[in-house]
Amino acid sequence: MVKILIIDDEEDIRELLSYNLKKEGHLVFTAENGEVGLSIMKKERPDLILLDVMMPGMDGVEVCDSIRNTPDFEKTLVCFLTARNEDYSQIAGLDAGADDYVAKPVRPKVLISRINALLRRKGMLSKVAEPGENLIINRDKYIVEKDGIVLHLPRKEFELLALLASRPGHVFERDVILEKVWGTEIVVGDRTIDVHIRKLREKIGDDAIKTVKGIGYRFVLHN
Amino acid sequence: MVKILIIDDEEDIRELLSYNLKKEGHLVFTAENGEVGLSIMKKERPDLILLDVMMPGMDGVEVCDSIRNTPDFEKTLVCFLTARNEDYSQIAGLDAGADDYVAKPVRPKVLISRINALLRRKGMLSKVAEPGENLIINRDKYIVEKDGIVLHLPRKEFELLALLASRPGHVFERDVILEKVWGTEIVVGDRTIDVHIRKLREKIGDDAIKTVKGIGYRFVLHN
DNA sequence: ATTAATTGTTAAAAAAATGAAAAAAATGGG
DNA sequence: CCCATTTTTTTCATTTTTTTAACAATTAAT
Repeated sequence: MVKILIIDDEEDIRELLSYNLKKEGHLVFTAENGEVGLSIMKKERPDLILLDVMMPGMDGVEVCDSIRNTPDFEKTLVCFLTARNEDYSQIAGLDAGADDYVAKPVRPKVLISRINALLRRKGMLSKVAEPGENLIINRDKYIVEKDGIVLHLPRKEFELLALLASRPGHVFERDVILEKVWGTEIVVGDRTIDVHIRKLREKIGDDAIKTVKGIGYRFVLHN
Repeated sequence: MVKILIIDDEEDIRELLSYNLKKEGHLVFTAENGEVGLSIMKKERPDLILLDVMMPGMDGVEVCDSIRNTPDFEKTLVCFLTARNEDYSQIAGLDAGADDYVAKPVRPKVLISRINALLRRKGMLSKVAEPGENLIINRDKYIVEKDGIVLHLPRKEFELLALLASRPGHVFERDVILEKVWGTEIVVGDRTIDVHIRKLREKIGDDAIKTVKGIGYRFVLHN
C-alpha cells in the first residue's frame, strides 16, 4: 500500500484519480489547493504527491518548491499533472524537482502505469520475491521477510539490502553503495560497508550477498 | 547478430533505419505503433528496441513503461528517438528507463555508432563467438561465461580479458594494455602482463589469446 | 645454429581487500 | 537525563589479488 496525496483544484479530477488509485489498493488523500495540500502532507506523510500545475493561489511549481524545502519531505515523490502544451511548467517543474509528469487530460491507465513505474524506479515497489524466492522487501513498511519470518532491520542495513536486492546479480561498486546509502555528504570509514554487510549476512544468510573482491557486492537469489 | 525492433509511426523512418541496421548485419523488426510493437517484442524477444517518443496512441514513454513492466523484458535495451526540442521526454524518458537517446532527425551513421556503443556498454557485443557461443563477458555482473560455466575473474584479469575481447582480432600493444588496464599512474614490471595473460589462458583456454611477439596480444574467436 | 630479445612459468613476497570482534559514538525514546 | 539500540570506528586476522624476481622456453634474425 502506498500513500498518495492528490492536489488539484478540480473536483472531477480528484475524484477520478482517487477512485482509480484506490482501486489499485493505494491510500489516497486529496486537497483542493496548495496550502491545504501541504498541511495534509505534513500530517499524513504520503509517499507520492500528484500535483496539478495550474491552480489558483499557489501553483504547482510553488507547491513543489515548498515541498522540497520542507525538512523531511525533500525526497517525497512528486508527479506533476500538466496540460499538454504547458511547456513552461515542463521545464520549470523539472527544476522545481518533480519526479515525473503526466499530461492532462489524464487517462487513468496511463497514470497508474506511470505511478507504478515511478514507485518501482524509486524502489518503493520492490518485490524481490518471485514465486520460488525467499526474500520480500517491503519498503513501505520497512520490513524484510525471510522465508516468512519478518525481520525489522535497522535503517542502514535495510537501505543497503534494498539497494543490493533492487538489481539481483548486478555488482554494486563500493562507491556506488556509499553514494546511494550514505549520500555524498557523509563520509564514513572504509570498513563501514563491510560491517553492515556482515550484519545482513548474519540475518538473511551468508549466501544471499556475494563479495566481488576489488569491486563491491552482489545480491543473488535462491540457493 | 543482434535483434532490433523499431517502433515508429513514420514509415520513412522505419525503412531508413531498417535498411541501415540490416546492412550492419542486424536482424530487424518494425512496428508502426506501441501495441503492435509490444506484441512483436514478446514474440521475437529483441535485444534492443528503438522507440519513437511521439506517436499517436501510446506514446514512447508509455511503451517503455510497459516494457519495463513486462516480466522478462525489464532489461531489454530501449533507445528513444526523440525530436530535438522534446525536453520533457529526454528527462522523463531516462527516468522511464530508457538506456539511451538519439535525436531526430536521425543520421544513420550516428545511430549505428550509438547503438554499437550501447550494446557494447551493456555487454551485448562482447557476446564473442556467434556459432557455438563460447564466451560471454558481462560487465554488469562482472562475470565471464565460458561454455555456459560461470567464471568469477579477479579484477585485473577481468579488465584485461574485457579489453582484449572488446575487439577480437585486434592486436593490443603492451603499452596500450598497460594504459587501459593499469592506467598511466601505476607503473608495473614487465612480467605483470604475462602473468595475467597466463592466468587467463589457464581459465579460458590457451587458444583464446594469441601472442604477437614484439607487439602485444590478440584475442581470437572460435576454438 | 647461434644469439639476442621477448615471452612463458613458477613460486614467493608484497600489497590490497575484506572479515571479525569489540568498543566508541551517535541516536532516539521514555 | 538515562538507557537501549543503532551506527561508526578501530584494530587485527585472514584471504585474495597483484607484483616481483629468477629462470626456462620460444622466437626471429643473423
